[in-house]
Amino acid sequence: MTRRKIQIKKIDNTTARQVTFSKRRRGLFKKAQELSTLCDAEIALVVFSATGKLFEYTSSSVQQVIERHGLLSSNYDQLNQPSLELQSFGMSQLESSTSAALSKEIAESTHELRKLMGEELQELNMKELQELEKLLGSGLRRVRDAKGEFFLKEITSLKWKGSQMMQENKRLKQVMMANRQVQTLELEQGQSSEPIGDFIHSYPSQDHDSSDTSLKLGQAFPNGI
Amino acid sequence: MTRRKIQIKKIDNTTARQVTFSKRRRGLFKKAQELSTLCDAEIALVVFSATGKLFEYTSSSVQQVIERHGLLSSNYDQLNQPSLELQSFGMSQLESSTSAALSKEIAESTHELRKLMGEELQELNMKELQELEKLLGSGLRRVRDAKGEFFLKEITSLKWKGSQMMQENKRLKQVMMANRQVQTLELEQGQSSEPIGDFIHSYPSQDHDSSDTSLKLGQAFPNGI
DNA sequence: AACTATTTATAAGA
DNA sequence: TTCTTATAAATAGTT
Repeated sequence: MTRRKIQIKKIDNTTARQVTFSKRRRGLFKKAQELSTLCDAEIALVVFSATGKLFEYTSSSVQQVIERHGLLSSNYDQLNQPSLELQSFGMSQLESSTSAALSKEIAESTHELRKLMGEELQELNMKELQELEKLLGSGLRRVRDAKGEFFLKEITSLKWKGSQMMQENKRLKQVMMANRQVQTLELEQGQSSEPIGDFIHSYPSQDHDSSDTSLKLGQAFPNGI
Repeated sequence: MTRRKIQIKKIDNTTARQVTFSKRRRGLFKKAQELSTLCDAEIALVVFSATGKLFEYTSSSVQQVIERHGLLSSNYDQLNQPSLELQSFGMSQLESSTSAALSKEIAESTHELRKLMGEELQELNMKELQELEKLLGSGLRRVRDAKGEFFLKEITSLKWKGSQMMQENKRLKQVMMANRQVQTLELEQGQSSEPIGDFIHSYPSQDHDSSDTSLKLGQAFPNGI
């Protein structure tokens, strides 16, 4: 970039590379600091040399950042609060309490994750990186699993309710078929009967007591089906 | 630093400050990338604008480290794979592609989270703890939101399917009632008829084509109902 | 570490 | 926001 323009690729010569690292690192940190000052930005810059040496720059205090962005607290609150969608989806008393339990579980997982993060972050060196990664991974997985479990329970419940409806449907059809047999028999005997073809689709939907198509299982199946 | 030399202090004019932020941020990231490439250094750079917007750069080697330890990869895979339960639960073609899109979304969120983690994990000191919390928080929230959205779509789909079944049920019952009226009439006319009481529960469940109670809507409603 | 010829970054203006 | 351009700043090669 000066006596000659250079290609941006790894510098082969070790000495030259180290010199360049030193020069450019200083330049980079200076730029970071200037940007932070000029534009009131929060900057975190960490550089590891090829030999593992650490250089870092952080623009400002932690408290300001946390307060400004109100980070995990809102996250925490959100996890504690079952979503409105789920709350309004006709849950039985039992299911609601299950949700509460799961929310608590998730909150605890989150809390644990935060604790793990806090603990481990105090150590901070290359050797502990893997350990920290592991902890964060399992912490994340826990939160994810709890949340996923929550939804899966919903889905399982819906599947079961659906299967119950399917069975009732099937039974209804059987009854219908049985009746049709009777009527057909009667018809053969000369009795008049309302014709039944593709009975499922030949009858228009006529909902007199419900105008929307959303499923309200809680009221449709007060007994928990 | 050019048409005129400037003082390194907060720029008062908001517009000028934003322009400078934009320009210098790009320059800083470019320098970081060059240093990383030229000198084989690992670099993590995180910049928050005064308005809280996040900009980040992580040298690829950091991500390689993360990947090498297979940390989030399992997480990644799990998120990418719609659960078997969901896959087998009779999704229509349309729903499947929706799932694919959501999986992709989730994968991207996960990738972003991984990048954020990679960056922050290099920092490791008390001052950066809050920054990391913040990043993890938003990363988590993103993954969680995507995952939640995925499940919510499942649930919505199930609700709709359920409502369709409810309606069919209702229609069947109406037909039944109509038939019963006919038969009652016939009965009044002296015709014998199979008695129908609580027809839903008085007929035992007799599934001849399915021995388990799991719901298989795909085959039950091939048309997507 | 210092020097300096050049390249690069960028402040101001359009 | 993007471009232009004059000038400041950074820096590659050299000492």
